[in-house]
Amino acid sequence: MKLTSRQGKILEIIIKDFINKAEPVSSRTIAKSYNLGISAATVRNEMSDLEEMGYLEQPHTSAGRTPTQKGYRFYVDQLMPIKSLTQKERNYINTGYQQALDEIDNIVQQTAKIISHIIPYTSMVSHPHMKTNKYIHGHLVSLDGFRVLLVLITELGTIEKKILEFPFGIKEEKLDEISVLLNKYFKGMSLEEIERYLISILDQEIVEQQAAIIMQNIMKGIEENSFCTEKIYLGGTSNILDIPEFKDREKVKKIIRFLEEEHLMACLLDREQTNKVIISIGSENESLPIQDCSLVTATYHLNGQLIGKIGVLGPTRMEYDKVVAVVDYISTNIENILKNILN
Amino acid sequence: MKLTSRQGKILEIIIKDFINKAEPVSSRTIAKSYNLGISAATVRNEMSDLEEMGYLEQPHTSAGRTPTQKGYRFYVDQLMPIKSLTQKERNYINTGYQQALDEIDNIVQQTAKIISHIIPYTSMVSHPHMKTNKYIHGHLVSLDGFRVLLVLITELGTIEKKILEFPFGIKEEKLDEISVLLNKYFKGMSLEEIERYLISILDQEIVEQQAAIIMQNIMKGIEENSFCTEKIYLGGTSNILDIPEFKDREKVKKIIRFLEEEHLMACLLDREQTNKVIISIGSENESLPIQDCSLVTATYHLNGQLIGKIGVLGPTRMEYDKVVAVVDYISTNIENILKNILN
DNA sequence: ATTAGCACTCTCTCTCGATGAGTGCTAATA
DNA sequence: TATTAGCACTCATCGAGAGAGAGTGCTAAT
Repeated sequence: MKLTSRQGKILEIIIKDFINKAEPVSSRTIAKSYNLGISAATVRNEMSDLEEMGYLEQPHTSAGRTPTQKGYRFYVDQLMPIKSLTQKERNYINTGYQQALDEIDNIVQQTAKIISHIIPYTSMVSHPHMKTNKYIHGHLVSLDGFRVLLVLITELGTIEKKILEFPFGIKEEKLDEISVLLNKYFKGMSLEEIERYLISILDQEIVEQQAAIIMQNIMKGIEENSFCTEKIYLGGTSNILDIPEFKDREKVKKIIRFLEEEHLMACLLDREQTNKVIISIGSENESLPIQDCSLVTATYHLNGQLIGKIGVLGPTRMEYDKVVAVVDYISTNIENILKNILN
Repeated sequence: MKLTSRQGKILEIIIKDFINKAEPVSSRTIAKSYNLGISAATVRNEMSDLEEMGYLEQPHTSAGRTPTQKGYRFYVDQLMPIKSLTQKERNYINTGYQQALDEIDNIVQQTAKIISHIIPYTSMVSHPHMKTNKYIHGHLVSLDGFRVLLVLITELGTIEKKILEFPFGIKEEKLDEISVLLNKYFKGMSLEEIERYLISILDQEIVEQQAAIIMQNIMKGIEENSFCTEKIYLGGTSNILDIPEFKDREKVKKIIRFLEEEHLMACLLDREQTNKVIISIGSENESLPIQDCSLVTATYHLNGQLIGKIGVLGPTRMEYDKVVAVVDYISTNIENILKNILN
């Protein structure tokens, strides 16, 4: 069931128009506004066919057509032009980053803000992932003798911490010693490397019982991923309220409630991603509360390693071309900034 | 212009009823439901007086009365009974804390969630404030030679960090030396104490230029308060959507947009507070976007020092008695938890 | 294959009247 | 003098009904 080029053209026009105006598109609009050289009646016939094929639907008999989820999918896969940002938009983004160039947290947070300023949807940006980051300093601090705080500083300037519990008290001097040891061995390693390394040294050099237990605890933390306090920053939550699709309070509530649960979003962003940018439309999303939304996610890397993600959540009637352009540009931007931080 | 006890009674009934039902209260309701032993007509006369005095108003001629802001204020100051939580509510709260007893961030975040589960408003909880916290470990780490990350670990297990910029490169060994010095002098001090102390030692023992400059930089950070990355956790943002007063999308948008700006909320919570709990109603709030909301804030302390705040934001038609009870109970709860952490 | 023309459908908006909740006032009552 | 019953009046709300308008589907002509 392939589309003729004219059908493709019409589908594209309908989708673009609907994305802009949020209102069913009529045959007349198409025939008049975009000069295809055919009459409204012809357009109507084509539209009827497109509906039969499942790309369009009608809210009611005497209304124009709106794209179906299948229609959007086809558009995104086959028809969508590759858009690039205007100079003005680029400038806006670049200026935005000039204010937040020091701390990673600020950069990530600012990214979310910037995104939701240039596109009217909600954005989410995940904090650089620690597993592949290199550690440049670690320290163990006793909180109350039995609970020890492990603090790890990465070369990006981010900090990971974890409380380790011990059945026996540990003196502070002992912890200091182990901290020194920790830094001696682990400096410059990523968690992954530390994990591998730990196994090899556990029995050899660190013979003392307490130290060994601490190390084992750290390893356990690595295994359980409990270090990865993957913080996610949101931007433009209020944008949802401007979207006509979500005029219904219940819908908005469902979405905002979803956005409140950080771990749900973490799952969302955590999906497998073969391309740099992927789009999921409507019920393609697994999470129920956002099944009438579309989600665009992009990855950002450092030294070839995936370290974070950017997500944009909006209605299925989303400006896909623009969102893709923004997300693409911004992820490259973050990559550059992070590279700069590391020189 | 004092109220008779009967007028007070009627005002109280009206406010309580309106808080529950969110609908103008009629004279008949009052005369029938709450047996005051007087007729609706008498109630009407009293209501008319109360309106004249500014405690009540009418949405339109043939509707019941609703409390004015002045009415709420009178209620809160003079009439409101002191409520305590039900056993069930206490249990809910206590259970909630059992899951999050290790890291402060989790405790604070969980607090916000708990609050907005037992009251249908938005809650905000500020992270323990660092200025009065004691530091148990500090470390300087070179990021790129010119930028140095100062990391401070408090006895509560929270971490403060700040990037210091230097016009000259500093070797890592030097930073390690200074770190040792830092801990030697500052261990167990609060930022306030460090500031005072710094001034006294700056010329004496730390004579070396680089160390002196670093110290000056730290001091500058203290002065500018730039350490105080006062994180605020939100709970129950979606609750706003259930409030009939905010049926208007524009109103909701205004409020949610406000909640998105962390620094605005920081200002909100930062207000002077002589009592443990204070209430501001409607236009008593300085921030424009929440002038049709009420805000209840409570402080929590540790060793007599104010270290954080809890806020609840809702409509002026707020269950003040319950909110006050919750906020009061929870702040005491946090205080106990923090005390426990420090033994 | 395309298109003009027309009947038909359905939503949206506006108006109108009925309904009912609630008040304010007046006059009677304790 | 305070209270109350009674009644007229007000105003929001709801539903029905009419009219307008946008858009389609179908048919017949090109």
